[in-house]
Parts: sequence; structure tokens; C-alpha cells
Amino acid sequence: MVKIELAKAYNAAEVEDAIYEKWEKSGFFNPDNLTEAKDPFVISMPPPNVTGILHLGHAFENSLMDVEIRYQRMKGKKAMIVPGTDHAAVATQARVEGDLKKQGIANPRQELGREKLLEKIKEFAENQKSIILGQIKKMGTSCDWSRLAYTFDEQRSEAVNELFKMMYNDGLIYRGYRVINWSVKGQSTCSDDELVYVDQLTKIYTFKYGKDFPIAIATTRPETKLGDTAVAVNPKDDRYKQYIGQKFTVDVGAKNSLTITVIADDGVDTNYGTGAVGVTPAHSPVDFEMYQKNKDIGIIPVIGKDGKMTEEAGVNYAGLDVLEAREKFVNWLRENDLLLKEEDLTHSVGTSDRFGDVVEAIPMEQWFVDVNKKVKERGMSLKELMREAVTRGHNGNSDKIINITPDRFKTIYLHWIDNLRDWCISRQIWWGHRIPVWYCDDCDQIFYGSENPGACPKCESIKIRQDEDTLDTWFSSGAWTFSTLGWPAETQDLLTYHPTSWMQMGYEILFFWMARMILMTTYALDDIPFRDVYIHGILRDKNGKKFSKSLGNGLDPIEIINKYGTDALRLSLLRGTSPGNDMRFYEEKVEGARNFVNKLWNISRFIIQSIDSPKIIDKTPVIKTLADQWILDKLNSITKSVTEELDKFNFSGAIDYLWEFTWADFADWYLEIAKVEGNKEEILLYILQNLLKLWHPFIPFVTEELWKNFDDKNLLMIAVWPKFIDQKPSDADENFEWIKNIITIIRNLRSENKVEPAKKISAIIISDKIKLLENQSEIIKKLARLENLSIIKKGDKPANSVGSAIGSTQIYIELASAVNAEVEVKRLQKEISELDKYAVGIEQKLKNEEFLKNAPEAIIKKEADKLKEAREKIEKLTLQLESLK
RNA sequence: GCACGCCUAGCUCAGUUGGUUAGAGCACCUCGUUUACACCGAGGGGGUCAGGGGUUCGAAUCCCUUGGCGUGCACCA
Repeated sequence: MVKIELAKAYNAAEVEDAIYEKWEKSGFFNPDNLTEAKDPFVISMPPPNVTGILHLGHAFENSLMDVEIRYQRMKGKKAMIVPGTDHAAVATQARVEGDLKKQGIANPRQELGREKLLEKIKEFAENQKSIILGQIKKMGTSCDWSRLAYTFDEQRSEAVNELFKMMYNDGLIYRGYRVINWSVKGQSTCSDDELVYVDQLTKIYTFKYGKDFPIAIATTRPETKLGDTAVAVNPKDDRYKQYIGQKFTVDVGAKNSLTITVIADDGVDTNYGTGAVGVTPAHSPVDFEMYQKNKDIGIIPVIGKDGKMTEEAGVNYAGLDVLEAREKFVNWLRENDLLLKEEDLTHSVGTSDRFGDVVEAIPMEQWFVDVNKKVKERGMSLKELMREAVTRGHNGNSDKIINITPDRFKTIYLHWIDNLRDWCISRQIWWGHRIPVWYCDDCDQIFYGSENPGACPKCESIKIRQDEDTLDTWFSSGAWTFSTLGWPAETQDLLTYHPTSWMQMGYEILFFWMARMILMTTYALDDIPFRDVYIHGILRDKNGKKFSKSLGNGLDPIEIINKYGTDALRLSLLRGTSPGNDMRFYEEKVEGARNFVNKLWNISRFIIQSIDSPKIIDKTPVIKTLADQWILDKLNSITKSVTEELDKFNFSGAIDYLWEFTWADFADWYLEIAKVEGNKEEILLYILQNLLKLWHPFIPFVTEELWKNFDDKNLLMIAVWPKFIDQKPSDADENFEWIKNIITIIRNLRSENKVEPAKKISAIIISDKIKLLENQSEIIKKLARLENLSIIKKGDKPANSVGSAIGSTQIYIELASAVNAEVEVKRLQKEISELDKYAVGIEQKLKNEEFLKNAPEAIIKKEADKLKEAREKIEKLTLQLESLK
């Protein structure tokens, strides 16, 4: 074999693209090619929105998914990430319309029309898509590209239509006149979950509708009061209950007069405000509910889709902007002595997450998913299905429980379900799945149809038209875990790979997405969408601010990758993070990870260059020395720990074990020892190869690149995950740690006494562990830079020496010049006094009868051993101190 | 208003059933170019785990409470 030359430093940019290509060509991203693998392990990739290119948050998600999938693949699972992108209905249309406006097209919808605008959006989306897919590859994510999906492709559209049809036929989707959230700017509805609440300082006005009206009410929206049809009071309220059922006609200065009925409602808090509520059915969801119980009070919409006052608001107001109307009405109240109070109030208002404007509550005909209606043949509502999947398990089956990490999000999710109202799914935009419903203009028949049915099924008229609206993007996202596997067709993929195994997502889309996937899957497939959900926090910048375009603090992951390598980025994103918590991102972190990757490279470089023929070592090598035993035991033990941490999805914990072992135990200690003891080819290769396997899920590129030095035929990517060997524990760890300790003490003595680092000196160790020390004397001499080392059983402190102790063992180094007694006395005194405090603490514990009675025996023994060791050390140090005086 | 989370070394954070003298990375101090690595090595300093109380033989960890920061939901009459 030719001697391999490795570069002095790992250059990620040079090798990554080629490695990814090799992986992709191998076909092993597709689990169907993992012929020896058994159980499936599937991750549905949360499809990135085609609104923009990927940011660091995506890099983080890709790192999480890829670590998990590579781990499972190496564990012998049919591992698969199903990749895809999301058409992101409103978000994408809003983005493209915004761009068009900047280009001078003031009103894209009117100027371009449906077809043209859709074409523009499609062009944009396709362009973004190809950029995004390239980025995902850069991040090293091992997706099965043969199963690439898009929420808006033909297959997924079929799933959406089928789902709609099922729900429509089951009466779970209905068209109804309800108060919905309306974005004037976007000219579309949005669901309750799409609102972003912001605090707003406003005024709250207390007034009476008229001089003769007996009850005062308060409002922050006086202009909507032109649409009031009732006043609600608590039926137990003595002040008002006499008026319940009475009707009052009031003049509100709007030319039209209002008829206000006093109604009873248990929900009214008698202690809050005036204890009475003005009821505006058209512009408040809560009031609308009261109206539905008391339809005869009537409903008067006074604000229109354009955000201006309607004709019904009265001729004095029609056409006015809401703020103008507010001012006008308040002035009128004031002039007529009806305004009782005017106070400042901070309250939160809902704004559209995509268009940014404060939404208006307006009543309209829209499509809804009924979450409270019992599903046919299930005896349960969608709400109840959503609850069951995370509590007792789907259909009461404890094997079908969705496990949420960290589990506090389960509580948050359940609380959200409690407050859930019917889901408004129709949007007045064009980019999205068109609602598969048709209307007959001749007989008013409404019927389902994913394609143009040609004629009305009832009256055969051809004057039919499809609903103009499109579906909420989350309607299609909700089907993602199964639409990507071929549903509604009964595919082999569905049989093999559903339910999926693991899902990760940020907590900010818990309600949008997780909830809807659970809803859709439990309903349509009578199953859960996934077994485990890992909820992660959001990435923030150095100062804790959210990354955002408007703040201009966004970082392009590809730039980071070009500078530090993908492995470094992945490692930095996963290290020191915990599920559910936000984390800060800063470049120094990536730099540290890059340094580690380089360290691993150089460890390998050293090993590869120091041996003749690199080969695969798959059997535990022969153990020759204590150090060998120690490092192999340690490798075995961290193999167990890393596996356990990964099984708990604790990626950071797994990294900590690996990092510590690789850098400290293996590089700093064992490699140095290998230089002394020599002849360790097999052990070095064995440990390195196991390390490459254990590290591979986290830093796939550098490990794969190194692996080819040992095996240029098989990919590390499908190597078998190292197994923990369950063996009798040896005392190698204890003994070797003790030797390490002695070396550290000598190094410390040298440093404190300003011995030149390169200078070789003499040392004396007085101990009864003669044999152990003699066996390890070469290592001690080399690593502590000793010329001579005397190991004796009994003796006195040598002249011109300084020393320390571990337990009863004393360690001295000889100094060339006289000892600075004063400094040495101080040092020893300090050490003794600290040690004494420590020992006294343990002593008290051991004197405590309660402790002795209650604590486990192992703990008591540990404490006793600690005390013995400390006391012995104090004794030896005291002797040293006395000899100086 | 209700709920949840966070407050651990100068900074960023781990710390999963309560039990080592509480850890890591970066930063800092001293020393060092020993051919795997200066993207490095050796040694070191630095924390009453936000404050107070409680449970316990034993608390960063469990409970109560105060304060600060953040988030979700509700309210928004």
C-alpha cells in the first residue's frame, strides 16, 4: 500500500461536494436499497417554504434530522428522510405581490389577473425550490431524493382534494356565515393561529347609547357600536335584571336609529367595568356567539372588506375610514353628553402574520372545519381525536401515543386544544389549492368536484362555477406525513413507512402544524402521524435577538459553510443545546467546532502516517499495557453513553462524551503514551475507527473522508454502529487515573516552581504501590519530563525538593536551586487548610446518625473512602510542611 | 389575568429519576515552537447554582415565596 499523505489541516471546502455526490450515487439514502436493514425509521422533513432561501434555523433542523437518521441507518434501520418543500400559500403570494409592487405594479391582482399572477408566483416558487434543494445538500442531509415532494404537486393536490371530500361528506367541513379575521391589506381571511398579537395603547370610552338608555357600556372601538344590537347583562345582576328582554330604540346620530335589546348572558362579569356589555354581533366573535343564541337581536355589519364603514353604518358614516368614524362618533357622544368616561388602556390587537395589518373581525361566508362535531363511526370529535393521540393513545391503544420531547409542550398543546374554535380554511388568495367545490347558478346546488364536472349533478345545468377561494396552506401541510407516502393510493410506501418515526419542529409551529398533522392523520388514516416529536427552540443572534430580515441580522448558512465547513456548522448548532430552549448563535462557536474537526483530522493523520498499512480492525485488539486497558475500557463505556444519549434524543449530551474522549483521553493522553510505549497499530486503528463511526452522524463529511483511508470500497455511512461490550469491570480506570494524577501533580510542581518546560529533572515517589508505579515509570518519566524517577516504599523528603501527595503517596521533585521555603510554606498551608475543611465536612456527615441510618451503603462507603484519602494526604503534606520549618 | 419557561464561571450554555470538592466551550493569566495538530500543548485563576423560606441524613436538582427576563393563551365590556 502506498504511504498516504494527509494535509496538515482539514479542508472541508475541497471535499464536501464530492462526498455528498458519492453518498447520493450509492443509493443508500433510499431505504429500499438498504437490503439488510429491517425495521423502518422515517422522518418527514418539515417542508421549507418556497418564500425564501434557507436560514440558520433550517441548518439547525437539518442537522437534527440528519444526526438522527444517520444514527438509525448505522443501527441497521431502513432509515429515510422524505424531503420536500411547501408552496406556503399566503406567504408566497404576499412575497411576490410585494416584489411586484416594488417594480411599480400597484395592484398586482387587478393588473395581472388570476392566470398571469399565478404564473409569476410559480416562476418565483420554482426558482426558490431549486436553490433550497441545493442548500439542503450542502448541509449534508441524507434525504431520499427519489421521494422528493412538494405540497403543491399533483400527488399532494390529490391528497388534499381527497381529504377535503372525506371531510365534506362527513359534514366536518361546512360553509357558514361567521365572524372571521380579515386582513384589509391582504384582502383575505386568516385563522386564529395566524394572528400575531401586539400591544397597543388606546382609549376606552364609557358611554350611554341615549339619555333614556338605562345602562352604560364601555368600548375601545366606538365606531363598531353603530352595529350594536343588544346589551348583555348578567341575569343575577340586581342593577340590570329588570331590563332583560326590553327593547330600546336609540338615536346614535347616524341617521339610522338602533334597536338595542337587553339580553342575559352568564358570561358577563358583574364586577368588570359597568357590568354590562354592548353586543356587536358583526364585529366580535364573542358577540357573534351571543347572537347565535339570540338571533332575533339582529346583526349589522358596519365595517366592510375595504376597512371602511358600510352603508348600514348610516349615511353619515358610510365610506369613512374606521378611525375617522371613531372620532366622529366620539365627538357626537361628547356633544350629546353621553360620554361618561375616557381612559387610557393598553390592550393587545391581532395582526396578520403575513400582511402585518391589524385584522378586522367581519362576518362572512367562509369554509370551516368543525372541530366539535362527532366524526361518523368514531364517536369522537376532531378535537377529541387530537387530544387522545397524546394522552391515552389513538383509539385507546397505548402503543399509539405520540411522545413529545420535552414533555411540557404536551400541556401547552392540550391547553390550546381546549380553546380551539372551528378552523377557517378558505383564503381569498390565488396561490394555493383551490377549494374543490362547485356552485350551480341555476339551482343553487353546491357540490364537491376536484375537476370541472361539466354540469350540475342535480339540474344538469352547465352554468356552474368553482369556488374562487383557496385552502389554508396548513390544510395541505397537515397531510404531509402521509401524502408524501402516496396516500390516498394504498401504496407499498404507506404500508411500510407509516406511521413515521420521528419528527422535529420549532415550538412556534406546534399549533399550526403538529396539531393539524395529528388532526388529519387520526381522522383520515385512523392512525398517528409519528411516534416521537422533538421540539426545538429558535436560533437567536449573539444579542439574543431573533434572526429576521427586517433587523438585517440574518446569516447565510452557506457562507458559514464555505468559511468553516458543514461539519463545523452542524457541530456548533448541536453542541450545548437542549430541546425546547432557544439558543444563541455566534461565529466563535463555529470556530471552536471547526477546531475540533481539525483535531480529529490530525489525530487520524498521526495514526495513519505512523503505521505501514492502514486496514480495518474489527476485533478487539490484544491488550498489552495498563494504558491499553484503560483506553479500551473508556471507549467501551462512552460507546454505551453515546448510544444512550442518542436514544434519548440528547444530541448535546452525546457530543459531550465524544468530545471529551476524543480530545482529552485519546489525543492528549493516549496518543502521547503510544509514542512512549510504541507498537500500538491495532489499538490505535481500532479506537480511531470506532470514533469515526460514533462521530459520523454529527460530522459526516470529515469522518467519511478519513474512513476511505481504511476502506475505499465501503462507505462509513452504512457501517455498523459500535456495540457496547458488557464485560466485567476492570480496575484499569482507577489505576490509570491515579497514574495520570501523579503526572499532573509533577507537571504542576514544575510549573509552580518555574522549572523550564524542556528541562529534565529528577523525581522521587514514596508509595506502597511500588509495582504499579514501576510498571508505568516510563510513561511517568516521559510525560512529566523526568531524567530520573526513584520509586521507594519508605523514605524522607529529599533535600532541595518540593512535593505533594495523593492519599498516602508522596511525590517530590528535586530543584536545582534552593527551595524558596517561604513560598512553599504558604502553598502547603493553603492546601492543607482547604483540605481540612473538606475533611471536616465529611467527618460531620459520617458522625450524623441520621445519615448513617438513611443513606445507601454505597454512598456511606464512598464518603468514608474520601475521608481516608483526604486525611492521609493532610498527614503527608503536614510532614512536608514541618520539614521546611 | 392564567399558564409555561429561563436566571449556574467575564460571555454562551450543559447538568434527565436528589448523593464526586458543580462542568464544557470561548475569554483571561503563566509557560512553551517536544516533526499529528498554534485550528496546538502544559499549568492556573474564576461560581455562597437570582434572593428568601421549607422538605430531607443530604438540594443547582423537589415544594413555597419574592424579584428580573422571555413566551404562549385569554381578556381587550
